[in-house]
Amino acid sequence: MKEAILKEFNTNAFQKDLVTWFIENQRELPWRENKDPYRVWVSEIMLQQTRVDTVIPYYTNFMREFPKLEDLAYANEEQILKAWEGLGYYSRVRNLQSAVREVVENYQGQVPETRGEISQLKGVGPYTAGAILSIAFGKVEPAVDGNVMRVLSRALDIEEDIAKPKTRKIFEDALYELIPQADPSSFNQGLMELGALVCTPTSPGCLLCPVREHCRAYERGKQSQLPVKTKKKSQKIKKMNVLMVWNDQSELIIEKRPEKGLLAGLWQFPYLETSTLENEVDLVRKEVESFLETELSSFEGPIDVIDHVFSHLKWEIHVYQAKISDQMKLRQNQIWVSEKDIERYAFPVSFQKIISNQLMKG
DNA sequence: AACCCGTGGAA
DNA sequence: TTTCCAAGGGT
Repeated sequence: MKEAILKEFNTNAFQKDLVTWFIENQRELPWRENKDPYRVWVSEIMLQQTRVDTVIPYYTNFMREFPKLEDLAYANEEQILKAWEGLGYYSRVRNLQSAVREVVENYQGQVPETRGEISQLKGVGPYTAGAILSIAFGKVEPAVDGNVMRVLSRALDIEEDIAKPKTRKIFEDALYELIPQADPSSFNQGLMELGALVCTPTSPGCLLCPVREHCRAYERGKQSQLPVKTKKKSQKIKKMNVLMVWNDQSELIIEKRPEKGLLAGLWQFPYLETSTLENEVDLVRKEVESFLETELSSFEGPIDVIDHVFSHLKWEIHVYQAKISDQMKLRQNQIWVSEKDIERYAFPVSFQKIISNQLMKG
């Protein structure tokens, strides 16, 4: 079946044209300064489902804070979450640190160079394994990401649904035949760079494409119909009343989210999930007093309304402000923080917005 | 296999 | 405004 896909495809010319184009047209990016496996690794984790422009400042900061693999291995959790704050998919940085620690312990600090070993590290899947192996070590290994599936679905006219997990293997199998022995790094990066800059999801720039003459979709005028990708289902909505609770010392309550699941380990203000009914301030106040098990000296809101959109979920956040005059007992995951110290903690973007709207007005 | 896990930018 | 999506992996 591999033979069928690549039959009458000019593999050698495709490789040469793509690699030549990449070498001459690649962007200057911070993770391309050298081939340090640790630097390549960090970049590949950050780039998972995340745009280059978004990653660049995070990567620069991360490398300044954790220049070497050991620096990350010995860092604490607050430090790594703060460095990742706002980048999303926070389990990535936990898994990365866990994996880096394993490399320190079991591989003398040297990133393993085989697919079998590197794939066992947390957070390193088939794509990331291939990317690190080819880019950092020059290994002849495929790295199939969304770009690669899009580019190859067009070049080879493959109509399999790229939203389905098993489809990735079709491209991987084809790539073992297609990838050049000479410069697998430039070839893999070239496929991705082409997908990012030319062979884009909508309105691909075929007239500028270095492999246009090899492209079956272009030849057949169907480049805009590929790749085939089914839609995913819509998100659920959760409404919540978020509480900014102040004491007499101008401190407010923040709490740490659970270590697993959504936004794991990040900090937030306490909140109540609400019904779809319209909220009446006095009603909310009673709920809050019951929830906090204390009397409030004042209560107002909503002082802010924010939507937090996830890939699979949406929060509709109403922010209320409360003041207490007596002592109150905190839950185990809660602490009092001053306005000044709050920036030491990592928050989801929605709470960053609340903080910036309410606390940094000056 | 299907679902969970963030965010911000573009169409 | 809504939808889609971007160098995916874990479960």
